[in-house]
Amino acid sequence: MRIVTWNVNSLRARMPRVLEFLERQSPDVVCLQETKVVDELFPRDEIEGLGYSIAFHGQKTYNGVAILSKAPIEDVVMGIPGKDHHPEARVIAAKVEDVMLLDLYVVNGREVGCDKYEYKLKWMADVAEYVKESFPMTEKVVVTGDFNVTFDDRDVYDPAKWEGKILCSQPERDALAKIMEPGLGDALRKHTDEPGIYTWWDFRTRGFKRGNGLRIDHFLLSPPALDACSSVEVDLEARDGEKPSDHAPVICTID
DNA sequence: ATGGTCGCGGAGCGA
Repeated sequence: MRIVTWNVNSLRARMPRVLEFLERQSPDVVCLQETKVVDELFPRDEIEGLGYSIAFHGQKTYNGVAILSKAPIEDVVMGIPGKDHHPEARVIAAKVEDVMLLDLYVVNGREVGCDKYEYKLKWMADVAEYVKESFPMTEKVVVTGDFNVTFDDRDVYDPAKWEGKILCSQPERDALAKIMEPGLGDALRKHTDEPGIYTWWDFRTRGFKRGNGLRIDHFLLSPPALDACSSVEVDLEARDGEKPSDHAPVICTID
């Protein structure tokens, strides 16, 4: 099973690129973030036309997550159960075949120390509880999405410049570790220790052309899923060209 | 370069 995570930064604006990607890569499952579309306006016809079922959890203007799958999508859960004080559409879970999926659009946090940053840490703590309570590590569990957090210097193009900054601060990294504490592993690092593998490049600084990126989109796998994981790849072609998202899709293969 | 560019929605916010 080839599973993709992709922050598309508006699905409707990204449709030409999304359709191109689906036809070129033909993944089995796609976890989307920042769809920025209410469910009534979700552009489902063209996606279904390529053979995908869809589960979506959208809202107006901001956020929004969705799962596309060639196989039936079962047991869909939207939001963080019991945490209704988080009004944004940032979480959708589902089961596809024998894989339990959790698709996350983690709060960005804007700047270390601001109110949005504090909210990010609280939100991630709630996700950690949800993972611990609802995703048994004896199953094939895939927690993926835009985490808006790097693991370490290898994920950062200029670690000195970014040290302690948003997406790189220790409290954020600790919150990410807490989500993984029940037994999730970073799938990319099963396969390589290389630095410089990035998934997001800032529009404003023309980061992609400069090679100035960060790795903030991850696949966190339970032991059975990690054992079955044969590759993790970033599709740089989808980040290049006309009207790309600021994130590249990441493809994780589970045999 | 303490800026810059996107997307949404139709000004300013979020990223």
